[in-house]
Amino acid sequence: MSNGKAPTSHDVARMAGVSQSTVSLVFRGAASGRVGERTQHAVVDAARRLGFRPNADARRLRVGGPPMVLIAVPDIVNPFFARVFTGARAAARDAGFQVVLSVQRDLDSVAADVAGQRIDAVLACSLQDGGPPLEAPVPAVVLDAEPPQGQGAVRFDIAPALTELVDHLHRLGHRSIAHLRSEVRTATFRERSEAVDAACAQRGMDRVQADSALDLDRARAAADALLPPADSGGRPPFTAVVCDDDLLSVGVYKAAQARGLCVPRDLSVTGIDDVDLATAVTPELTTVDLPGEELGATGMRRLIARLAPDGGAPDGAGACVRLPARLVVRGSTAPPADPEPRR
Amino acid sequence: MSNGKAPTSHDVARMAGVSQSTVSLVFRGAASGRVGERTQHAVVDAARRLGFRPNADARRLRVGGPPMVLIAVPDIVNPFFARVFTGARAAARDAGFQVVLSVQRDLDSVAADVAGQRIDAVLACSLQDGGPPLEAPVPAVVLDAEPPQGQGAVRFDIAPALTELVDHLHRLGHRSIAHLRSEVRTATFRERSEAVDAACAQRGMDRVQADSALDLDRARAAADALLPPADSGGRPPFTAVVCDDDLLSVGVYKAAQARGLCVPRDLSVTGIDDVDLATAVTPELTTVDLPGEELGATGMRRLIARLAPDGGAPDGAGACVRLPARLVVRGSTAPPADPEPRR
DNA sequence: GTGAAAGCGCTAACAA
DNA sequence: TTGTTAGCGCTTTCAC
Repeated sequence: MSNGKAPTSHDVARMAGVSQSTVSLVFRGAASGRVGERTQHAVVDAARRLGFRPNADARRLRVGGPPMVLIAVPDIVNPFFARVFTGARAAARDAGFQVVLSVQRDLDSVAADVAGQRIDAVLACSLQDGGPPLEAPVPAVVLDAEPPQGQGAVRFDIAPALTELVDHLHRLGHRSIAHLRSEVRTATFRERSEAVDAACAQRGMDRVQADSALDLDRARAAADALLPPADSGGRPPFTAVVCDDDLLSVGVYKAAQARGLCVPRDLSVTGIDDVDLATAVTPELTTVDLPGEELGATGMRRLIARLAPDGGAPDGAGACVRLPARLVVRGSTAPPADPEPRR
Repeated sequence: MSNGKAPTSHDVARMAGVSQSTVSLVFRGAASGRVGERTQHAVVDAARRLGFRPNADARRLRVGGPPMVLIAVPDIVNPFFARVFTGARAAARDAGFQVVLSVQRDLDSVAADVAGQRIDAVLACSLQDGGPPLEAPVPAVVLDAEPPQGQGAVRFDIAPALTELVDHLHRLGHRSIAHLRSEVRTATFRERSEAVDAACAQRGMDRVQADSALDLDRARAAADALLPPADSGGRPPFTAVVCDDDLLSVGVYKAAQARGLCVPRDLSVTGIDDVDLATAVTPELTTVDLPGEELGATGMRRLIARLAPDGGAPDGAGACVRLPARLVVRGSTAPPADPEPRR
């Protein structure tokens, strides 16, 4: 049927008995008033019969087209990253930029993912660690991560909120807590760890740690290991669990429930993120709101500003902006049932 | 600083004192053994000083590059669509295809979203309704929707699972149920409605309906309207609520809770999707598992088969495949406390 | 109203 | 080891 090659505007022109430039005119919609009715019909008809589709690459080589920015996130099923993407995409669209998404944990895969694509800038969220995103000299902004050498970064100012969180627990009477952490040790999680540690130390609170993957089942398993065995009937050596992520908190809920421990009466639990899950569970989760859309949008706007003819560079383009995180107190925290002041 | 135009390989060649093709050699990595050490350095150096980046459009015009398929979903924050995307992307990658994502509800926006991009095929999920995706003659497969004129479609075979679900409730003793539906009336939701109605009718069960947006707060509001006022202390005229989506079920949980109604003792609740939320809540949700990744992957494979030189077309390319949906019984369904057999 | 011709920036023979 | 040359398919003046 076909000889293997896609039909070009030349083929259409030949078939319609017109010149190639006429075909071009018709297909860009610039034909009205310049190309006769009959001719247009002939062209359209020939194109349909040939199955002609204008070659987008050739067109873009000629006219350019809007700049493209790559958004890289480690996991699009995670609602947090989905929100970051959504915010970033909206900001890009407002500025007339096109967006391409890459879902990869490491930068090499990102590079492979977009091989041969035109990429004018990169917005990378929560990358595994440091390193300039792509070795190519493309302007980049990283989100929720250490700013790599002179590139811009946007992150959350999470320490104050965590301090506030620990303080909230302290005021309720908690003196000994567990910190269920993400096992992936990116910059943001190291920061959370430090903030919790510092706040606990400052208030003379005990603190144990455990790590888990950000996954419901594994969080549940980690919490199981942290709490005393179900049949022992024993109380845990802490009265509250601070979790690095809402998902982890739900794992703690599950494990507590299995032991007949009641949240928040027997155990206070907190999360970080404030995704849908946080208000879906009972009791609703006390958590730290991390505005993902805003993170994405702010990062994208900075990136775009940097791309602009000028104006972006002067004021610290490599600087690091911090977005406020906000403590949201809900029902999962309460005074400990047995306020034995340890130590 | 710059004269406004991006530097080309010619500029680099001139600066390095070599020919343009040498620059090309160096930048495609084909230089080893063909270009001298010194020359390579000169080229790389000049390129860096000029800020040269190879023009991806020109390159692709020349060499082609892998085909691109557009994946369109209405909402990437919704974990279900995120899973569909993930499955589709994996299948595409396996076949060496590149993927571009568009998050839009209607097809015109999708078209605008990818304007000027090279798109060789389209995979559209849960589109608002019918109509061929993009008027351009691009091969397309739709997911979870009515197959538009001779295009392929992949959807769930949801009716049997819903029948089973209603039967499950009937066997528990429920005779009167509420159906909380999605207010968006796409093909899949019409289908769910019909399946529930048919199953109820067949078993002589009463059934009331209410509609809601797929959103936690609005679901809660819809459920509030469905249940008797909180202060009336009255029992609802139904003993179970069948929801079109897990999110809606959580709304019902919340509304029930606010009235002191206990799930499942006072009210059985079911969902559809089986997202994380379903096992996060207490009691865990009886729901119908819709394997999103598989939907995406299957659709993508069909699309790719169609794109192949041949082989795809012969066996019903326009046919509609159905993926099995599976009832998952968990703790949110139980015999009604007060099994007064109405009617 | 339509056609001829000159590129866009790059790759890939082929020559030297 | 390097340079020359001929396009990829399209847009876009500028003639006719």
